Amino acid sequence: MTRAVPTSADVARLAGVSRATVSYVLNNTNAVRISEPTRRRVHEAAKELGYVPHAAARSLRAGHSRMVLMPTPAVSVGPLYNRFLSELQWSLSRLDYTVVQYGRVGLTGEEAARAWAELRPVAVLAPGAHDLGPQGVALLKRSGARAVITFGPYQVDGAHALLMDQRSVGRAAGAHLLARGRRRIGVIIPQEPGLEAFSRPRADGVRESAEGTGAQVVEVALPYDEGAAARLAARWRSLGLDGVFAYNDEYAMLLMRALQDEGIAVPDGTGMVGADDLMLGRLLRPRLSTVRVELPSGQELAELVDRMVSDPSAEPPARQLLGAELVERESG
Amino acid sequence: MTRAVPTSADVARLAGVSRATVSYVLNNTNAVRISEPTRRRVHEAAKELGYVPHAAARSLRAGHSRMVLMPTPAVSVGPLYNRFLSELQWSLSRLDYTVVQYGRVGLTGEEAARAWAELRPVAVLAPGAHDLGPQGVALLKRSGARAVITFGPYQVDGAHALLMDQRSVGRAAGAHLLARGRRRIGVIIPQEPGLEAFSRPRADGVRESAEGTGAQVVEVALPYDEGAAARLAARWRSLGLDGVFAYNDEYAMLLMRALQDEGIAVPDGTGMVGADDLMLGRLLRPRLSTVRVELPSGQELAELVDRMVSDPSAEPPARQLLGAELVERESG
DNA sequence: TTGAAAGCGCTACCAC
DNA sequence: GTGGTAGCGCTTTCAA
Repeated sequence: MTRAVPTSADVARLAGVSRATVSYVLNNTNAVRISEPTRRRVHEAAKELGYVPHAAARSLRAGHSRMVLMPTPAVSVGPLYNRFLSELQWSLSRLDYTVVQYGRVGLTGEEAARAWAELRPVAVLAPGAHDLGPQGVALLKRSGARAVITFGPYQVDGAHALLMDQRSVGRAAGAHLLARGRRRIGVIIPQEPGLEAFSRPRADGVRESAEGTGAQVVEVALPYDEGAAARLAARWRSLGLDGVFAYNDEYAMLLMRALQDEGIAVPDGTGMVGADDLMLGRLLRPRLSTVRVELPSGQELAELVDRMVSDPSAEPPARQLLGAELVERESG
Repeated sequence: MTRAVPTSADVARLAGVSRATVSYVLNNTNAVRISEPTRRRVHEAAKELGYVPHAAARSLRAGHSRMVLMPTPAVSVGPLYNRFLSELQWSLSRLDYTVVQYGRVGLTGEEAARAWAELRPVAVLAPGAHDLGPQGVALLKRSGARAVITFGPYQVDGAHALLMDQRSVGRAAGAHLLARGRRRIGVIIPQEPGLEAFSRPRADGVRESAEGTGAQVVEVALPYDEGAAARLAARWRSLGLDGVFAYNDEYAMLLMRALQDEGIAVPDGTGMVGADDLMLGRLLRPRLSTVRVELPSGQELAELVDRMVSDPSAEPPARQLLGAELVERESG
């Protein structure tokens, strides 16, 4: 029952050839010509045994792999990011890389770098939140990673940074509310763990946009929970806010509903802007004004990875890649 | 600059010991006692070189890995599934498995099985949608996978099935609408690719619940798009439906909004039930009745994997693991 | 056109 | 306590 896993030696034996020949045939090595009958015998033997090459052995011998590693996101970051991810994976597959999401959550810094380095990936793509640090990046590179790419608001020494600064999202929202004459602007700060990496810079962006305008920016904590939203709505008037940036469209919906239940009109009482341009924003009444975020295309990123792998010395300059564009609807 | 990747031999050389000793020290092998000074020297050398063990070499030597492989979901399946996933990953990490999501999308059947088998995972967890087939499962097992677990509505020969039959979701929704006196029930079928695996069985479940009641069940296609929803709403009265199961809460929101804009009252004109019990359902007005889906706990599943890995001969019986409970609110 | 054999990095057995 | 060494499965020279 528990037959041993077939190896190329088993295939060779069954086909009556050497292991070298098996390797030549199965990899279509064109440096070597193998006669047609031999090829067929090898293929048949492989099929009969259900032979599957051993990736680890292969890359051990080759001295490198084509594995691109990224950590599994700890929290669900939303449909936008998911689309980006699957586009990226698709593009990388087309370039013959194996994309692998490493699924131990909560690793950071050098600890994370070590765990990933054990797999000897040829490239690592990591959100800045993992906070690899220069040492983590160095560790990965010393372990053979030819490309270490971080996405996030800041540059990490040694890594190629795709600057995706969430502050631009907050700036766009803030600028819009100010232009509509709002003078005292609330910024929703979700209380869910793992979201600070997004919410802090978004809030900072709102503050930046208000600098020198005399307008005030007030942070308002809000857990993603109906009761909390109702309590916030109950004391809303006492906050004296005339505008609010709701972190994203989901929190915006939560808050809008609570305000409306409390009899506070949007946008007349309080102007509201969400972010991420989800479908649900369009379905709200009033329709939600939002900040549309544009991620870089997965294909572009895949090509960048490929270029860096082929020639790691070529360090292209970091670019700001997070587009943030306000979509005005009815809520503010 | 491009120093070679340090190996245990390098560490041995620097510490002035043999490679065997390095291995003993770094793995804390308790069969062998190593003197304290030696241990220190080895650790220091490893640290100085930035040594990271080579997972592939190790598992090649060991003859097995502790990698649990699952495919990356092709479409975002929703926050519920994400929570389940990260709980599962966390639990498996605690049991010292390395969870890896294999990210080439769109592989199915034996093709997928082969690709995964190359990594020689000790366990594979795959949604039934990948449709491994008995041969795929056999291939994986022959390549050393001690546990092959599928989630999905049906059993695959040779694999351990976690039956997660989406029909129960449809049945719960259908039964509820019928109990409320609805006689002609629409079932929304999303047009997004990749969702059929969920939407078909959910629709089947509604039909099952209507069997023998004389009530009618009508499938209604709906792409996730505002315009399409508006067009559907415009011809809604002509469909003569008095109840609708909206596939899930998001489609329910889309449809509810379109119906309301068309002047069709919910639940008076049409009773509506969603599924997945998302926050947004609670925020709708009328509040959305929904089917709460209960996935198995990630921890339980992790323990099942561990048991199967330790003793693959023990085949526990397949169980129905998808709880579906109706949450009645206001929409139907 | 095919085969023999070295060696990738690691661990575990057996000697000393 | 420590070291020598075989061998996991594979590819790739070099020789025949």
